[in-house]
Amino acid sequence: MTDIASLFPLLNEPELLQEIEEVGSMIEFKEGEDIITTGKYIKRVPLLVKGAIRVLRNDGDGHEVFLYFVNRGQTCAVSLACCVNHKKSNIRAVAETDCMFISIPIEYLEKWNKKYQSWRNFMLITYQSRFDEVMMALDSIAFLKLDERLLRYIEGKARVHGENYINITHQKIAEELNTSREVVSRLLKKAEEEGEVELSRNKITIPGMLPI
DNA sequence: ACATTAAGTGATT
DNA sequence: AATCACTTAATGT
Repeated sequence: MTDIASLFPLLNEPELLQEIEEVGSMIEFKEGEDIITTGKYIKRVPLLVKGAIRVLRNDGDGHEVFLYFVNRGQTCAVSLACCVNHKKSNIRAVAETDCMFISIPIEYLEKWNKKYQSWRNFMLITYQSRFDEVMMALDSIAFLKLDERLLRYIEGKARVHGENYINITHQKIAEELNTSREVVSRLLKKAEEEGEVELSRNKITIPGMLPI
């Protein structure tokens, strides 16, 4: 099994790690598969071991707006929140890359909360850092100009793929940012003239970014 | 060579 | 910034 301790350094109690090994099951998703869909009750918490997850929010008009990426060594706070409150999911999570996570049944959350100090701490830190990310996502939608939001999206996507480019169409980006394809094309063209990106069909490269 | 899909662009609101 | 209408470019068959 994967080395949980090194991926989740906050979980440092040997007993807890052993319990995770015992009750958690390793689950894999292929790129593009739905992990959580809107309206479903979430019955497991994902500790992401490999790959990345893309989290989208339904805007009510049937459009889905990109929120943020979850990277390995993280868990998704929104699913945590839904989980502990037994609420239906108001988000959709898609496998951004092939990914693998340890799935923890929800009944252990409370148990471990009482039992393990490091688990409490992990939950706290998770909530804190994810709350910050959601706030940033909100800020970027509410206050950032679209060109900055666009570049941020591309960079974030490139980062979770560990590359300095992404493979996507302008149309898909427009859908994720809830704008039109023409606007994306024009902003990208401008960004290209300023040397911030390089464009080709189905591909956007960020020259100033090193592959990890 | 042709059809299809992606991207670029001017004009209008 | 959104939409429309149209053009041009790239790619698949």
